[in-house]
Amino acid sequence: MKFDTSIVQAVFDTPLGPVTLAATDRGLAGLWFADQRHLPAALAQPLLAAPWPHNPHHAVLQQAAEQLRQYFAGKRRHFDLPLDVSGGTVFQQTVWQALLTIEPGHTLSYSAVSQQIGNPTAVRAVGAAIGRNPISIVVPCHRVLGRNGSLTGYAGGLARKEALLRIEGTTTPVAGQQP
Amino acid sequence: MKFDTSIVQAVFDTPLGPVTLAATDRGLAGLWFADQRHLPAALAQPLLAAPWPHNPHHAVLQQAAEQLRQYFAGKRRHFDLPLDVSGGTVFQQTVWQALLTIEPGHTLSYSAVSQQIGNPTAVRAVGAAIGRNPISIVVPCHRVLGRNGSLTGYAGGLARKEALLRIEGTTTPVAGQQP
DNA sequence: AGGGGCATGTCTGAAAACGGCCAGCGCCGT
DNA sequence: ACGGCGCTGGCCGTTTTCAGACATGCCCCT
Repeated sequence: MKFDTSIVQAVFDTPLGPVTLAATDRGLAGLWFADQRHLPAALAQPLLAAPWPHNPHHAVLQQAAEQLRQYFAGKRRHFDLPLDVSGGTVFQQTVWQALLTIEPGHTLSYSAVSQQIGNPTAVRAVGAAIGRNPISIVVPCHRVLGRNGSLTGYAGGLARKEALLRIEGTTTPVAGQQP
Repeated sequence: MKFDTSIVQAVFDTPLGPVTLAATDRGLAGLWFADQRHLPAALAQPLLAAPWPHNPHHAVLQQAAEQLRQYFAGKRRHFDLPLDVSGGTVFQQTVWQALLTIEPGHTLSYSAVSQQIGNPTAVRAVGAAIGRNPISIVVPCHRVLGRNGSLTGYAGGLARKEALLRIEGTTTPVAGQQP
């Protein structure tokens, strides 16, 4: 007997293809490419084309869209939005929080993230959790590379991952992690 | 990413023991005995004692309570309430809908219900579905007996099932089904 | 160098078990 | 003969369980 509260969605065009944005009353809750893997099921559910105007979450979606526009234009590096990551398990939320600390232009390895969350042996689980990141781009899961600098994987496709890194001016996508 | 909308609950005393009522903004969603089996998990969750007064669903709960009072006093046979059976599977909802067509004082067999929903061989599945009825009494799952008139089962206990039938003046609890 | 094993949390798909049943038989006592 | 009783087997949606698969990387071994 679960009911989705009002989840408002909208599609936004980017140079990397159209993305769907979803917001709850607590903030931006989702951002995904139409063809990506692991769509957050509960979010993707109410795809019944919520109308843009006249709804309480209009604000967050519009903010997000505007900031995305600036981001892809190279005029913004940090996002400033209320986020709602209440979905997912505790472990996943911990991982996603850790991703938010990675600055644009920098990258981290999966193992580094594991250590940062205090669970150094759960490297593989971290990878799985990152793959389920519901808010692409804003929660920068694309800034996590393999220990050897390989792109390894991305729900939206490796091409997009590389493109995002390039946009952020990540100089050494093959060796950009700290000691 | 599921959010429970406001589910309001309240406990109400009946001659058969206290029952918990739950309502959403769409209507009465649950009615169960404290010690019954198969409590609707998602409903039982917010048991955090919602205060009676000052809440938007007050109306439905109060209506339900009043009608229950009348029912147990023998002054009411039909319930007139908005119901929210959005929980459960399609099959279950179909079965529950069928139960609403059984008049007080009458009974049906499990196989008769199966036929009524157009799935005559799913007798056993019907039994399982009836057992998960989230709104006891109002959705009259107690009016379904075995083909031979035996009580067979009841989530709240057979004693309560028999008591309910007696209240409704069911004359032949051992042979009250139509041809 | 290069290959194989292992740790870790979550998700997914398949398979099995489980019921608020009922009809068909055989067995028994009238 | 006849009726009641109990066992057996098939029916079907849901729930539970379980075995693998991952957006990795270290260690140990050849």
